[in-house]
Amino acid sequence: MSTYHHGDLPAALLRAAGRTLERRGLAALSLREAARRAGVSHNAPYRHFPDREALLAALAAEGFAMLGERLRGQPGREMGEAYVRFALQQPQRFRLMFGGLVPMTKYPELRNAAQGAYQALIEAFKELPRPELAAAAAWSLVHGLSQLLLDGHFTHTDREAFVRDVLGVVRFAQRAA
Amino acid sequence: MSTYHHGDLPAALLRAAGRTLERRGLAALSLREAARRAGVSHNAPYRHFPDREALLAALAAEGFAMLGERLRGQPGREMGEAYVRFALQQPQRFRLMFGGLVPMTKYPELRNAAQGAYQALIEAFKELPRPELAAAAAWSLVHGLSQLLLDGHFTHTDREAFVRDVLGVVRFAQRAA
DNA sequence: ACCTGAACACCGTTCAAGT
DNA sequence: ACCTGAACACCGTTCAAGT
Repeated sequence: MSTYHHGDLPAALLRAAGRTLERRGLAALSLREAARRAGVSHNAPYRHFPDREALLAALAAEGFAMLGERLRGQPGREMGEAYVRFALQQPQRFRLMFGGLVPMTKYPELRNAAQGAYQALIEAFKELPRPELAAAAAWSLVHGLSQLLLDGHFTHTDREAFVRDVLGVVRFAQRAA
Repeated sequence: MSTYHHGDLPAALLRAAGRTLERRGLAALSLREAARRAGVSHNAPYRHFPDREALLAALAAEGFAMLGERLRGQPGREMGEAYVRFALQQPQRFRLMFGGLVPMTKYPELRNAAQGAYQALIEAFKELPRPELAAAAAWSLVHGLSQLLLDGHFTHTDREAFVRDVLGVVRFAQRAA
C-alpha cells in the first residue's frame, strides 16, 4: 500500500465537494473540507486544482454537463419543465453554475459545457424563423423562472402547475419583429 | 467630541459595504472590512447587525428598492429594458439580491422590498386576462436574460439591440391556456 | 447604549521538506 | 510527481471590559 491514498485524487475531491455542496451549501464548501473528506492533507488539492476557484469551475462544468443530458432527453415542449426541475432538484449546484463565482472566460471546459447545454435548446427552435433569438428568449424564461422559484419570489401551492401555466402563457413570435 | 464616531453607524456601514460590493465584489465584503472603512473596531457592527447575513440582507433590500424605482419610472414596454439595464449597471448588487445568500423568509423588510419591485411589473400587465401569470412570465424572462448576460452566455457585439430583439420575440398569450 | 481588545475556530495560500 | 506540516494573513463570532 503506497503513500498515495487515491488512484484518482481529483475525482475523489470532486465527489467530496459535490456532496458537501448539495448537503451543506456553497458556504461550507472549502478546499480544506474537500481534502478532509478525501482523507488527504489540507493542501494536497493544490496538486490538482490551482485554487478554490478552479474546483468550483470543475463543479460548475459538471453541472452544465448534467443539465445538458437532462435537456437532450426531452421533447421540445417539455424541455422547459426539465430545466426548472433540474434547478429545483439541485439548487446549490444550479446556484454555483450561475452565481458569477467562476468567470467562464478563464475556464474553457466550463464554457464548452455551458454551450453544450445551450445547444439542446437551440435544437428545439430550429423550425422557427429566428431560432437563435427564440432560443435565447426561451433560455432566459426558464432560467429566470427557476431562479425566482428558488429564491422564493413565487409562492404557490401547486408548483408544477404554476410552472406549466407560466410557460404556457408565453408565445415566441412566428414572424421576425 | 464623544467616543461615538458616528451619529448613524448603521448607515455608515451600509454605505461602506455598498461601495466595497460594487468596487471589489461580494467576496471582499466582510463585516471587518466595513468596520474598517467606517473607522470603528471590527466588532462594533454587531451592535447593529446580528451577523454578516443581516448586513447582506440590508444591502439586498436597498437593491430591490432601487430596482423598484427604476421600473416604476418606465412605460410598460420599456420596463423590461430598464430591468436589464439595472442588472448590467449594478452587477454585484444584482447578484447579491438573487444569489440565495439571504433567505427572504428571515428578513421581512427584504421580502417587502422585493414584492414592491414585483408590483411594478404586475401593474404593467393589468389589462391582460391573466395578469399575474403574464407578470410572472415577464419577470422570469427579463431576470433570466439579465443573469445570462452577466454570466457571459450571450456574446453579441450590440448588446442593447440583442436585448430589444430577445424581448421583442416574446408574446404573452391573450387568451387563457 | 455603544464601543474596544483579546481570543477561538475557521479559511486560502505559500513554503520547505519528505518519499 | 505527490503528499505533508508549519506558517501567514485573513475571516465571523464571542466575551469580558471600558465609557
